[in-house]
Amino acid sequence: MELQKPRGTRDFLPEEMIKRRYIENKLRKIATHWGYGEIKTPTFEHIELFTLKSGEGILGEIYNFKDKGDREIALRPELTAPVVRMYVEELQRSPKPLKFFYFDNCFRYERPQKGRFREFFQFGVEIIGSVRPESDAEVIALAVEMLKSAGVGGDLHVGNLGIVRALLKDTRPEHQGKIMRLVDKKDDLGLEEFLDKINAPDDMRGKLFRLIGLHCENAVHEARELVGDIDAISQFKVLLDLLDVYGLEYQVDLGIARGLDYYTGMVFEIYCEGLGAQNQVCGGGSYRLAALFGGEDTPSTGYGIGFDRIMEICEVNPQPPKRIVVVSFEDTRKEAIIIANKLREHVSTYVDVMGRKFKDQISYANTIGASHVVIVGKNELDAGKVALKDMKTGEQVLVTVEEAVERVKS
RNA sequence: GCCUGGGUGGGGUAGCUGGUUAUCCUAUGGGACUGUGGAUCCUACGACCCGGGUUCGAAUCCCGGCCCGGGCCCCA
Repeated sequence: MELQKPRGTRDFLPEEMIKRRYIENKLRKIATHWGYGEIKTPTFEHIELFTLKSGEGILGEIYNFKDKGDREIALRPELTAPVVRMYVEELQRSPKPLKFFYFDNCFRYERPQKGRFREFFQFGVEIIGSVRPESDAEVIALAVEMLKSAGVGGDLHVGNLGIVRALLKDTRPEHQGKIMRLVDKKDDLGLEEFLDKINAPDDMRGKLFRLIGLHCENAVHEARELVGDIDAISQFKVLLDLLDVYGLEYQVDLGIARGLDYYTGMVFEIYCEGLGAQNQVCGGGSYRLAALFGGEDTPSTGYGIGFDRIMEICEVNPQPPKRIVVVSFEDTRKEAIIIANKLREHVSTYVDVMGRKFKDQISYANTIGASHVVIVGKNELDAGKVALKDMKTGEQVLVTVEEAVERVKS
């Protein structure tokens, strides 16, 4: 094999694209119905956009290069930063809230595995300008609705970073990060060890383990007992009530950390079976990034859906589009093209381009699963008609082109 | 970056304790069948991932690389 696609990239053949577009259109339709407008940002950005957001540490996983003007450019590894950049650059004075969705490819230089590629697709949503739990709840509900439409059911985990952070407020910042990471990984053993190492106070330690162990109904109540009546908890309570209004099933999970500092409060993740190690199909939360990019501080909430992961597990079988084949003879090829063009206004139509004989054209129609064949022969043309053959039943009738269109459309 | 399994025509495979022309199925192009498909037959096309090493001889054994799968790290 002389030429191969680069590692971690994929080709999508027509059969698969039908499936992907089918799901994509469902997601798109829902986002639109919920009042979100589609946006598109550049495939590449200045690399600072991403290092500002995620730290220098991400450089190792980014596709970057210097362009001919000596600018350091990165293929986008995600879409939240570009959306916020776009907002800061041209939309700060727009009426709030701003509600956007996007569907695009992203690039990360990572070791490929199941559900993880170097070029992958994200379908995401951001709502900019609201601090309130209403927007958090809407975004979560929208995520669930999208997954449902794709035939994917998952476990929804909802948390709030403010609660654990309040507990850790007296801990050194660099320790906080480490603790959050261990908590997020649900690595209780590692967490114990680390807390030992930094001599964490017993009181804090006990509360921390109890907090991240809360999953059920009265989690809010118990959390309040543990860390006091702080704002984050009241917010969280309102959010959970709203999720009930949306009729969502969820699990409280105060251990979700989502890695980075700019998440401000609500965080959520949705997990699915059947994806191996990469079982998260959706993740998001509320965050503040605008100020980091030089804009006014603006609250936002959003999420990204791992489109490829959905495709991996969704069970949909969209109907293949109906196809019909116009079959002709040596002396009627030109007429066949004209008739095919009329049919093409209504259905997907094939006409022979291989110089095949009559019989082989019908055979071809059969192998591509055509529902009908329109036969354009001298005899039919003399009568001002064509023969319409139903490939399922084998029945054949003499009709005008217009009648053929009508019959084939149904 | 680390651990682990794998790579034979377009797809699926046999061979892989080294030894003629690399097996079979399928798909594809052409034909037998001259205005009616699915069948059959004929024919064509087409592969040992790449590079080095061992050997008289390598698809087969060894090393390195590339790519794929699974896991770790990471996951914005």
